[in-house]
Amino acid sequence: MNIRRRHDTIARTLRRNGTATIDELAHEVGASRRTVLRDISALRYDGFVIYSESGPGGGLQLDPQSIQTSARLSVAEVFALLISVAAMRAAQNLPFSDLADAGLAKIEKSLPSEKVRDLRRFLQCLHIGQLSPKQDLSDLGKIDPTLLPAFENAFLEQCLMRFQYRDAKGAKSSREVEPQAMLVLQPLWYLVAWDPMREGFRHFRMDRISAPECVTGTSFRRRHVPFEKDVSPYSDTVAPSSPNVQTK
Amino acid sequence: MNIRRRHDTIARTLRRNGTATIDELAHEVGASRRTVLRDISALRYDGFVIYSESGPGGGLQLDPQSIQTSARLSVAEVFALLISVAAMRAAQNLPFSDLADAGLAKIEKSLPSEKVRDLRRFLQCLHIGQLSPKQDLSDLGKIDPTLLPAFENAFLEQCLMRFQYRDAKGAKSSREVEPQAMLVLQPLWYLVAWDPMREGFRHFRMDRISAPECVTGTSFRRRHVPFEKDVSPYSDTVAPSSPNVQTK
DNA sequence: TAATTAGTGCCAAAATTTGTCACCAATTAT
DNA sequence: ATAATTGGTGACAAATTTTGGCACTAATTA
Repeated sequence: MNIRRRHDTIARTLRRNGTATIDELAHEVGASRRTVLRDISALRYDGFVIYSESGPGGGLQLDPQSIQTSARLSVAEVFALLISVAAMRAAQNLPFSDLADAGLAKIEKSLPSEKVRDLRRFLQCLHIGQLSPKQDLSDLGKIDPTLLPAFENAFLEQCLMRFQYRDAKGAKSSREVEPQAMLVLQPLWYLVAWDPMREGFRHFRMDRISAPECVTGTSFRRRHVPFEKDVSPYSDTVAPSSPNVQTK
Repeated sequence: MNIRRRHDTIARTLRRNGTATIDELAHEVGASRRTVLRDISALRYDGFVIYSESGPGGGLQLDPQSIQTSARLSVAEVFALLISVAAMRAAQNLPFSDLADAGLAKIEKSLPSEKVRDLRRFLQCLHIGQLSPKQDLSDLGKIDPTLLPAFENAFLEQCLMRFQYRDAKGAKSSREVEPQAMLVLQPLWYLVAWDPMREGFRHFRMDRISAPECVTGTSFRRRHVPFEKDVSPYSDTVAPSSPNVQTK
């Protein structure tokens, strides 16, 4: 039996049985007592909390709260989770945010540092505000799932982004813009971009964007987005409390 | 050098340099060409997308989108993330929910099946509704971070839960109740429980609960919570569309 | 055609993991 | 007090896995 499978089997058996002796585990996984002891040591090192008691009636016991996942998430999935929690936190009182934060912090730790930098820069362009009650929500659609990776890439590479846009009147147009920020006016999400053709900022409702793609070989400079910004994506990131409110 | 560290180093070098030949990587990690080739094969098996080109000027290239995390989250952290995304999804139009779902599905996959069962059962007791505009929010406080594990444990073990409660008038009392569900009326979160002393359901605002603990050795039966239930925690779980609306 | 680079199969050498054994510490039952 | 049971450690040889070297193929560029 593989060493990894053995670890998994031992953890599973401990979970199922509640308590088990080393000899029982050794028989279960088909290995020697010594090897199981080494495995237990490795599991403890990996963060599993395993209590032990000597003597007759003793044995090992696994703290069920210490069970850990080992999922491997892609960067885009991590971004999506982060955005969810960040937006939720900003918009309302999210309970258990400490736990969610701890999880996200662990995820962050396991990412390469340059990806963490990207990620924080990306979240800093997330603006959250209040939706005007006059807004028409009748044609609210679903957001293209390829939009996030495309925007992420264009934003970080600082290259232009091209997509098809359907405006409020249903008119379609092809756009090529500089993606600068995301705006959340729940339940609406907007892409805030500088349109070089029209020489001005434009808001694009994300559910009206289709066929997004990055225009390789282009580049643009970051612009100051005319928005109130008071959202800190992480609780451990101290947001500057200075009122940098601006209106264009 | 350790095999894991070698894999990490190779992935990091590929990210940093954009492109690299096998001989370069072999020199970087201090291993032979053959070993690096085996490592590349293992990385590909693990989900890293690595392109290769033969001939002069060729080499290996890593798709940055395929970079993966390897964070190990505790069950409580996964719960917190799930609740965030589920509540967010239910309350409004959450973009990129497909990606967040994919991430959560992966996390779920890596958990033992009995934990997944627990988790789904737990999320099924999450009710989301609309807050009455009359509600006083002036004393909105922070929710005790130990509440989630305590509730989770009490709910799954079906044992009583004891805590201190501070009601709207500031009066404090000690409670011992059967936890049945969670109710979200954003930004307020409620614990819905059957109070055996008072013989009826009671709502406890979570930010007014302190010192929660499970009463071991007790047990209770699950009761039908008098709530409208139309929230599906997962997109891939088909919610029964039958109108099981009930009012006590 | 020559040079360069990815990729595979094979086998012995190197390294790591495993099992055995002796032994210690703690706890329970007699 | 003593025996029995159970967790835990160190040392060393045996078993297993990983690694390196080699020969070779396939693709691409100059």
